[in-house]
Amino acid sequence: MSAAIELFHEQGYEATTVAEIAERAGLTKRTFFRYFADKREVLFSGSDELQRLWLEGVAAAPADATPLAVVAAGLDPVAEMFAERHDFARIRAGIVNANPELQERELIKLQNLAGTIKAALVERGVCANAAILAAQAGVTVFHVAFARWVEQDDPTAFRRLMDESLDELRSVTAA
Amino acid sequence: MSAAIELFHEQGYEATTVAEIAERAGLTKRTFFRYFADKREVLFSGSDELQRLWLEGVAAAPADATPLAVVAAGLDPVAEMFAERHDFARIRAGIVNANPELQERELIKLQNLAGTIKAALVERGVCANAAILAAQAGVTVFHVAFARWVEQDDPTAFRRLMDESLDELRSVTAA
DNA sequence: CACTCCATGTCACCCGGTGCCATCAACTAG
DNA sequence: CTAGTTGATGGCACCGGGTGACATGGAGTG
Repeated sequence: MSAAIELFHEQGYEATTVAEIAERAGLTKRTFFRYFADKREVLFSGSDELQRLWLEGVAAAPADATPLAVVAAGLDPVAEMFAERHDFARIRAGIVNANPELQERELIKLQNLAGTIKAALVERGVCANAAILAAQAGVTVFHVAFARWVEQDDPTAFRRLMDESLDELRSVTAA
Repeated sequence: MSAAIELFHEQGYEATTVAEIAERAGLTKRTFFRYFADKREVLFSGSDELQRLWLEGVAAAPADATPLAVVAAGLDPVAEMFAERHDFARIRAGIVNANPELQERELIKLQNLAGTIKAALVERGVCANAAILAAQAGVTVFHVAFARWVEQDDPTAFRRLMDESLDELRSVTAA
């Protein structure tokens, strides 16, 4: 993973071959594909962790919270984790933003995340329709805030940016 | 495009090679790639039309409408178009839902759609933050309603399903 | 010591995707 | 009518991502 990110950063994602990554990591191409399903996936191994943290936050939400508040409760542990990885997140975001196929992968990871959050909501008794919309809304808020966070310099601003986006969403859908 | 959808439907997306599609269409693989940027793209040529219709609806929205209402105005022409293509949409959705790489493409098309809707909102004077959240919300409503629409039998139900999702979103984000 | 297990290497192969040049028909200028 | 131009297509070689099958070798285990 480190080898891959170094190379992507140095010479671009497209210009880097899997054989090069494997070589720098002291492996063969074949072994690379035993660890990562495809070349893109090497940049997304962190998504499991994101999902785990988010669900933790959801589980910790008070029983009487509204669906969106439950989803938003997942943002706490997530913001905490990212605060220590601002530099890494910026480099990674630069790579992803420069490559449509990586953006596609990012979007489907977010979609899967929304799917598991929806399942957690349904588990709590929220109806399926409301659950999927609340989960999607929460993930969108995260996505938008994340994009803003990597564009600016304060590593601790993530939580604030997410709250701002959340408020903005509430006011936009209010009328 | 017809050749591709036939083959995907008959034998699956993965199991179909571009050479086969080209052969059935009376072309060569090389020519296929002059018309479509990649194999996935053959299923997404309709997304331009979707975007065009949606922006038409947005342009027709009253000047004093709220951001989300402006976005929702795009759903009218969209629903109208899809009403005549229920059978096609079901077949296509079946293919896409069976293949993660096609879902990725679908998601990025929706993301691009949200981006152009956002731009249209900004053009109307909506602030960038509100615009992106409203656009994303509208696209999510479309996506969720679309999934429900292809799961049931009434071709004319799309408009109603979108309105239901929209209301659901409003009530979920209300508290 | 023999055996099993598991990670890795090696190799051949398929297919998506591209660059380059050849071909050929339609059209245009003289 | 001819020569030249343009644009769509075919043909071909090539690259790189991704996979199946088998060989190898080292760590544990009886």
